[in-house]
Amino acid sequence: MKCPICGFHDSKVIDSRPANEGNSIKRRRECLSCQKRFTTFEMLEAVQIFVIKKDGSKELFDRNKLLVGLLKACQKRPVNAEMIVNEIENELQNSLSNEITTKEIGELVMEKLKKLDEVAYVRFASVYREFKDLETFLAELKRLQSDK
Amino acid sequence: MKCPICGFHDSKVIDSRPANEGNSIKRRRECLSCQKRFTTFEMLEAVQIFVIKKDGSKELFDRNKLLVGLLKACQKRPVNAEMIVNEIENELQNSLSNEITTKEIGELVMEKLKKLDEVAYVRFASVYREFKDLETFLAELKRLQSDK
DNA sequence: TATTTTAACACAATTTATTGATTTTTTAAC
DNA sequence: GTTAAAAAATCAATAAATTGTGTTAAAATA
Repeated sequence: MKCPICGFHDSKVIDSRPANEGNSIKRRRECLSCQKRFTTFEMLEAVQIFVIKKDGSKELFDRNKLLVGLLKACQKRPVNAEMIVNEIENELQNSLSNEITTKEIGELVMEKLKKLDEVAYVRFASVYREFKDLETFLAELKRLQSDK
Repeated sequence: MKCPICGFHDSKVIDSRPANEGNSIKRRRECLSCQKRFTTFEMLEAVQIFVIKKDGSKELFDRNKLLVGLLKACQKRPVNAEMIVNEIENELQNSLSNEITTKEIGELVMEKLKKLDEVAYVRFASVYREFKDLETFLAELKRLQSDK
């Protein structure tokens, strides 16, 4: 594998460990020319997932976009946004279809958030469900309470 | 490496080839339990790059977002948008800083597009530089002509 | 700042991956 | 539907990666 520092065409593995619960392999490599070291990950081939937006337009699924949204909802909350995104990405990769609507993604996130942290859940829901007014917002909060 | 189909904890490599001009390695694997096959990629550890927007806010760099913009500019043009995005992503990964402004990204893209295809260049520039009026647009076109 | 967690480094014994050449199948384009 | 191009499969000879154990250094956390 090519060296990212000097561009030499070959490098050797000096260490290799399973990562992400065995879903990928982390390798430490050394350039055969400049001896510089770098890290690589071997992971499942990524399937391109298309997200269908409300207006019907298609976009490539973007884990970063989702992550940024989640990070906002999880600010100062004991929730690992990265982990949730990983889970969702995995689910998408493993699903039969390569398409999903923004609505469905939102539901997936909320399902997970609800179990982990109610505050983050409500924050996220308020954006994703586009609560039009205070009533719907309160209704959701009440629903949460009665669920308990 | 774990099988994505049955979840068994180990698999073996049955084929392995360089990909992306040597920047990654593509492997064909077979599950030791269910014998199903799947493809993996070994690639450089991705560094999170932050993009600083005009209003000062930070976002994670998103190659897909850039790709979508470029694809529009390159419609029906003999330019490989994917390749440009790859180049830029590589440059970002290799740069010392892990931050870049949207303006700088735009400049990078334009620099590359200019060399490859003028039509795509102008299309992209018109969006990225936010030409306020026809004059600036024409000025840019003239500058292009005189450059030749 | 003390402590804990995580990542990097080293090394040796074992096992598995790599690479070139060629064929076949699948997918995409016309 | 035919064809061209890309991806997958196969095989054999060679060389390289993996994995356990242990140490050290650097970040993250309390």
